[in-house]
Amino acid sequence: MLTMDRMPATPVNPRGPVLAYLQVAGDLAARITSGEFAPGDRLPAERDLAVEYGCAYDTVRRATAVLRDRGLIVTVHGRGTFVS
Amino acid sequence: MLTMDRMPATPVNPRGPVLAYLQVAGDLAARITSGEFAPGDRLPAERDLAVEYGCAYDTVRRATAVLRDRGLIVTVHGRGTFVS
DNA sequence: GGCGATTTGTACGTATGTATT
DNA sequence: CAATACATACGTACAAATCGC
Repeated sequence: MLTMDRMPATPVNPRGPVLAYLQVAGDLAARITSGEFAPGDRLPAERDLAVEYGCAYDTVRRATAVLRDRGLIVTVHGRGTFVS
Repeated sequence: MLTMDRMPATPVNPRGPVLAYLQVAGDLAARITSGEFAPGDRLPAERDLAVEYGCAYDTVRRATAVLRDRGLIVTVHGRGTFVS
């Protein structure tokens, strides 16, 4: 049976051909389009995402910047990052 | 006599009300519009700018990102940053 | 309004990778 | 191949905004 379980973040492969922040951006985008994160939902805190993905805060910031530019998410200082 | 001497970069005041990277962006913009850096000119290397301004490399990166967004400069990987 | 907890924002420092000369 | 210069990545610290109590 297909249970819509939380798909754990795929740890970043720092040696892979794809830049780390693009790996994170791609994975987050997939989790959003898959419905794991629905519109209005708040994503985990950026620093928590960094732990999940096994990467630096800076890398998550770059990733979320990409998704913000795409209009996929909205970030509010002091509150969090939300799915558009 | 007014000599068009090189105006040294104003060191960043990290305690000031203006964000450090905006201070750098503003100063660079002023040096460009004043003609110190003319179109086609290459700016000093980002790390040299960091030394000039007494700030971190990251701060210069943020500043140049602002000027790039404004179309004031163009950055080429491995070559440098040029006035548009 | 104050206080603390949470979360994003900025800043610094450093190391390594990649492109150009 | 070496030097130069931008790009990415990691780690850390502190500031600023928000919210609940």
